[in-house]
Parts: sequence; C-alpha cells; structure tokens
Amino acid sequence: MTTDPQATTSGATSVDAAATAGGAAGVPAPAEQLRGAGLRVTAGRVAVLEAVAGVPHATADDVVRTVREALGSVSVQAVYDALHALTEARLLRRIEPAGHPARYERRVGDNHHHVVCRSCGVVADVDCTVGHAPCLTPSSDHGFVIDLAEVTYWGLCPQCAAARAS
Amino acid sequence: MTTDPQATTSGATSVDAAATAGGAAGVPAPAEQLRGAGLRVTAGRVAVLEAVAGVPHATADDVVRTVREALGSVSVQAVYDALHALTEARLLRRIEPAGHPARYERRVGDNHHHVVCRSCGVVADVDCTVGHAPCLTPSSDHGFVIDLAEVTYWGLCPQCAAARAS
DNA sequence: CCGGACACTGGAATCATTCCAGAAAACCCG
DNA sequence: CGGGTTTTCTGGAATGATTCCAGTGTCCGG
Repeated sequence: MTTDPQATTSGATSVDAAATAGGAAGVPAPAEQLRGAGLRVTAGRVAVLEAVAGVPHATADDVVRTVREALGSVSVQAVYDALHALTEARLLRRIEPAGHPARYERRVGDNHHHVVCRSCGVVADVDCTVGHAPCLTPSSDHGFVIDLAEVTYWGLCPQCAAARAS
Repeated sequence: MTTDPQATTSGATSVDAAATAGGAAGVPAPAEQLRGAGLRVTAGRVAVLEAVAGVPHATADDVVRTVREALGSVSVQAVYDALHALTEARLLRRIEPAGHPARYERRVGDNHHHVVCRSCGVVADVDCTVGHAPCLTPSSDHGFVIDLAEVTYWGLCPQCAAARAS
C-alpha cells in the first residue's frame, strides 16, 4: 500500500483547498510556508500545520487525532517531531500552561497573550492593548539577559464559570 | 555528614528552635503560620516550610533533599502533600516554569513576577515596578472570569549568558 | 489519656514528552 | 528521470515529575 493518495502534481488536494476554504487571509499555503522556512515538505508536516490551523489552540494529542483522520496513520513521534520543527522554524508557537499539556497556535510574530481556564485548560488569545508591552522591562533584571516577557491570565472560561455558579 | 549549614541553636526539636534562629524578620515562625492557617503542626510540614525559606526557589526535589537532611527521612509523597497543603493555605506560592519542574517560594500576597533562565531553569524575583499591574486588565476577556495575571520573563541567567558568550 | 481525624509510608501508576535504531521518504545533482 | 545523501517517520521503550492507593502512624480536642 504505497500508493500515495495525495497526488503530488495536482494541487487540488486539501492542501490548497484549505488555503481558500479555511479562509485565513494572509496565511500562505502550508507547503509554501514549509518551503519558505527551509523545511522539507512532507504529508505529515502539511497535515500538522493544517491541524493546528483548524483547531485553534490544539494540544499534541488533538493534532495526532486530527492528522490521523486526514492521513490514516501517523506515529506520535512524527507529530511531536513536526511540531518541534515547525515551532523551531517559527511557523507555530508553543504555549505551555502550567499543569496542562502544551498547545500550539499559528499566530506568530505578534506578542499577544493568553487566558487559560483553570478548570478545563482551554486557551483563548488576548491582545495586549496596553500599547508597548509595559511589563517587558522589569525594574531589576538580576543580570539576566531577557528575551521574552509572556503574560498569562488565569481564570475560568464561560462554560466552567457557569457550571460553577449554578 | 549531616552538619547543618544554618546552625540552629541546639538539638532542641528544631521546630521551635528554628523559629528563633531561622527568624526571617517579618515572617512568623513556621509552627505559628501553620496553626494560623488551620493546619496541623507536624515535623514534616515545619521542615518543608523551613526548607523553602532556606532555598529561595526550591524545587520539590530540593525540598525533599533538604528535609531529609533535617529529619533523616521523609517520603516523597509527604513532601508533595505538604507542599500542596501549604500552597493551598497560601503559605507558599507555586511557580511552574514551562519545561521545568515546579518551584516554591514563601513570598506570597504581593504580585511580583519571575525571570526564568532558559538554560538552567533558575528563577529570580522581579517586582513589577510598573505601578498597578497594567497588564491585569486585558482588552477582551472572551467571557473568562480572570483571577490572576502572571508575567514570566524568559532569558539567560548571568552564569549561562557568560558561558554562552565565550 | 483516648479516640477520631488527619498525615505519612512505600509502592505502583499516570501522563506528556523524549530517546533510540532501523526503514522510508524527500530533495539535490547530473 | 534515476542515484545518493540527508532528513524524516515508525514502533517500541524510557524518562521524569507528579499523583493515586491502601495501610499504618501521629496529632490534637475533649
């Protein structure tokens, strides 16, 4: 069973279809992105990229499941490997909320932050409207060479808050 | 060789002895704190509290080792249990830097933040001088009920930065 | 000083993630 | 279009921090 279902020639496969359908204006097609980042284009990586695009703040497990639906089968390591490579290449951003498995998102380059639900672990984006990242310059840095300031908001998502209120 | 570096007064059941010796100004004696929080006073808990006081941003493992030096032997679970209870009672604060084991600190109640070294994982405190925690009120909260905003700075500690520069 | 609640022990289990070695692709080159 | 090399994928086992469990021991109110 080495027949490859994703014909290489025709771009009519979900790859480009998603670029139009997924309608993420501005975000180029997966294959393009991979190539542009100097990474090899493999079915797995494309599928991982699409999975993260389709499931906003996907966990590695979400990605594994989504990719399996798309390709039939993938090893867990292939997914971790792809996620790692894509994160390294700045095509994905990794979020690691304490106590919850890591999540990945496609929004990269801007310094936005996240709200994490203490109960179910769901994550949502938060744009830091306070102009120029005020917290980015701590008073005393203890000699540390700081390269990133991340802000995480903790609380309850609408669902969990409602469930708790009743 | 179990010579205690922080020579407490005498062999008197370190519990109360430490209250005087360890005596960090402002912070009440361990036993007092426990009682005040409605927790039972046990040798283990007192030792855990002192361990965290002695090792600024101690990991659970640090605490286990320190407590074993003080008491002779403790089960790992007793330590985790104590850390959990103390954190619950707000006598300790837990810090969980992504990718590194959790750390505990005694500074509670004020909203200060942390710098984490990407290389060795060491943590240092950072007081948010930007007055009134500007990031605390995100623009859109997506309906989340937010109860805490934490800021984490990532970078390299002086040692690791120096090691890398050479 | 007694009893019931709570804490501790030791061992096994969990979960996300990583390591490993071999097989299978993907790309560069002619 | 067909090697050859490099990178990626597979499957299985390992890691490391933390938690679960059942039984035993300890603390503290009366």
